[in-house]
Amino acid sequence: MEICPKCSQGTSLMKAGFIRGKQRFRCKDCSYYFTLPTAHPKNERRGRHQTTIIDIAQELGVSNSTVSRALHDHPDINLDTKKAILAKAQELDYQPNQLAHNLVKSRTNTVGIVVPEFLTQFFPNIIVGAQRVLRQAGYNLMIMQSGESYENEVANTRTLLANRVDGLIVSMSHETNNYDHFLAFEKRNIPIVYFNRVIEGLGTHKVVANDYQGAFLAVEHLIQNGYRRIAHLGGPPNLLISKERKRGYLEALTKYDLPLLPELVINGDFTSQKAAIYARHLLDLPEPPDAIFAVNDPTAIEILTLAKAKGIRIPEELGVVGFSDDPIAAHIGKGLTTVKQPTDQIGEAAAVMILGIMRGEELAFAPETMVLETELVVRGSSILNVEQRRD
Amino acid sequence: MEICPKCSQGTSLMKAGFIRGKQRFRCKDCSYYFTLPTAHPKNERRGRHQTTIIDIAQELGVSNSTVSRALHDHPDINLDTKKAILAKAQELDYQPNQLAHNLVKSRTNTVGIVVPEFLTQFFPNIIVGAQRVLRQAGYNLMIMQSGESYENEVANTRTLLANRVDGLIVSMSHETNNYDHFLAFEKRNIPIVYFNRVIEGLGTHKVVANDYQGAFLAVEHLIQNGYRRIAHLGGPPNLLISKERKRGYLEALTKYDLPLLPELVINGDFTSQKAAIYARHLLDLPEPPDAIFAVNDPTAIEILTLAKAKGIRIPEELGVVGFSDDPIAAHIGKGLTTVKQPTDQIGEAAAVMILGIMRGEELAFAPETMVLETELVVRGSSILNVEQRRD
DNA sequence: TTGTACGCGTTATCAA
DNA sequence: TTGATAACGCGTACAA
Repeated sequence: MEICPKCSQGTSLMKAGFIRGKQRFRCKDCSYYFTLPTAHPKNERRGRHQTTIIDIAQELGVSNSTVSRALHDHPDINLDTKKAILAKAQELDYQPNQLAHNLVKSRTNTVGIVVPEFLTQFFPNIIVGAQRVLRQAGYNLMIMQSGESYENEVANTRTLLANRVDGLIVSMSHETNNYDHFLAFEKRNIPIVYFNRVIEGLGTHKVVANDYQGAFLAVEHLIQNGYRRIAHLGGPPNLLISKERKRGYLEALTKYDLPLLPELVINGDFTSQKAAIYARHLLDLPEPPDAIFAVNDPTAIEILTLAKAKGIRIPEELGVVGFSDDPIAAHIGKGLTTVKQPTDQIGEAAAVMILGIMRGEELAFAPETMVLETELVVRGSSILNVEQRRD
Repeated sequence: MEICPKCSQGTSLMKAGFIRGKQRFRCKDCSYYFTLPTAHPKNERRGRHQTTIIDIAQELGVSNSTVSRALHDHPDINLDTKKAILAKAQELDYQPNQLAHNLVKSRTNTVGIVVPEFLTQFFPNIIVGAQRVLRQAGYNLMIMQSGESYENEVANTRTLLANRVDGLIVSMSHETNNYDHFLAFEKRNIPIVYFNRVIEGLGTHKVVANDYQGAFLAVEHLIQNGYRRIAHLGGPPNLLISKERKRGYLEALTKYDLPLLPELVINGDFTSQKAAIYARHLLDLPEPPDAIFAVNDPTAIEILTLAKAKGIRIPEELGVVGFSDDPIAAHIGKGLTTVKQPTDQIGEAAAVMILGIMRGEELAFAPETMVLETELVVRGSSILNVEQRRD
């Protein structure tokens, strides 16, 4: 017969549901809830119960704290009990429950990354770089992808927040104009590193490529190769990346005393659909440009495709330069001249930066923008005799 | 004066440390540890405390269960208190703690996906497809990437297991020969769907493209265009994908009464480094092949690059067909003939399948392999006059 | 309709 | 060196 472990009476006991597969009781006298300690029936686990440290402890007749210590190389433990515990853990195929761990530690050892798209290799490359650094530092990476949708981006950050990531690395969608979902992190002292698609005045830690310099080099290269009516098919005007690339374009024109022709400058977004429309517009102008500096490679590729369809010869009648050095750039036509960004380094730098903030709080107050250098890769879309190279 | 809440005596109490900033006591009589319930000092939150349902409850003077009910549209709740709670939640910027939620529910509403690489667009495409389906069903996707390394793959699955994903979608690395890390999931009744890179005899739920058919079509196409010494640069022999593609190759040769030449069949892996070596070997044979069917596009591209460097004319002297229709295939040289796989559908199918298993247990016992059809995309690497098409 | 009192699995603190 | 217990934040079966 059952007895209340508190008031030691067996009279006014009532059953009160099941807990973890065991009958729960309630003593009416002292209103105490309890379950009876049962010899653990070995093969009578309900459903999909995963073995816990408690299971190990009960099997061995030690306390769960001892088990916890054994599993974490705590110094204060007898070597033999430790051995026994580890053996039993192996035997029961114990797998630590990260959720419980994270809950009690209020830390997840996870950083989230949100990127706008997966469909060019630019962001996946960055992710790989970031992941390498973070993994080595003992952190996990939760990868989220917004598909260039503001709505998805908000949902992604929400999920990461709910899952209590320790930090966030983000490059925003071209739709994003409201930044509350990022401010939610800052409000909670969860560090954010913005990269690539950053906003002026938002955030303190950023990793970007030198877009200005890359754009300048690209346009200067076009000018030096004889192009004069150079158009720019740009990106969404709210992103710094677009501004900087346009700035490089304008500065290069200025330096070489070329007129700025407003009808040759278009702000688009990053979708190839829009790019095709704007490219057609440019090439159908009464006085079409003799060269186009595109904000990125997919845009440039749309231009090349359209030019081919219209029978415009590249590079004789139209010079084209892109941005990012997508793998396709090396293979399309005679090659697409483009500005190469150090994707690996961007990812690594962002990871290193966020690790720094998460670890040493002093860094958190030092605003920091890391600018990585870009490099012009010259191929056949902008120059006649490009030396044979193996990309 | 303090009183023991268990034996209701205030005599033999002793202080026993601090818990969460509160004095802890111990009653010598009943050896019961306790802290005194203190009125929660409102603005005395420690460190980076996120607001919890308890905070909301205390602000409003209701119980946490009431708050919980309000936040989950539980029917048994007064509409006014619910409104007040939701307003207060908004005011305090409450964000649910998914970790705690998952812990208590023993479910995470998350499925993990492990892919071998990120650097071609094949897997990212699949991920996007899977994510779309899962998101709609209210599930999150944890994306892991092994970089074609067995070690990383094991680490990835370990992390997913520790984080208690509800299901796993996986395409394994080419190094993988031991499957214990997958069996760990099956042992715990966590459903797995294998896709693309699957193993015979491992697992019950799979999504694959019709590799055999695709390979057969590819080689038949080469034969019909006059090629006779057709080589095959294959994949790792343990993967079904490699076997099936080779089988398609062999069957096509057989059907057209072409001899099987063992020196023209090579098993490689999926790295372009190895591909370059084997391609060189094939082209340097005393009697080199007049066509090569490559196990995937990166391999085929290595062949094209090498051929160009050696001055071998494509397709006149060498026909090449790849597999997967990587975006580069449409742009390289005169285009690479390749077998197109329905990447979106693969991702979606895998997601739908795992949702089915997770929801209805009856499905879990019905082994199922979904085979999606492939399609030959003919371009300039295998035929002289390919009709002008806009890819 | 609301409150009480656990338990989920883990770590940390203190006592023994 | 080990054990007992609180707490992490939330969901929920019962009781009220």
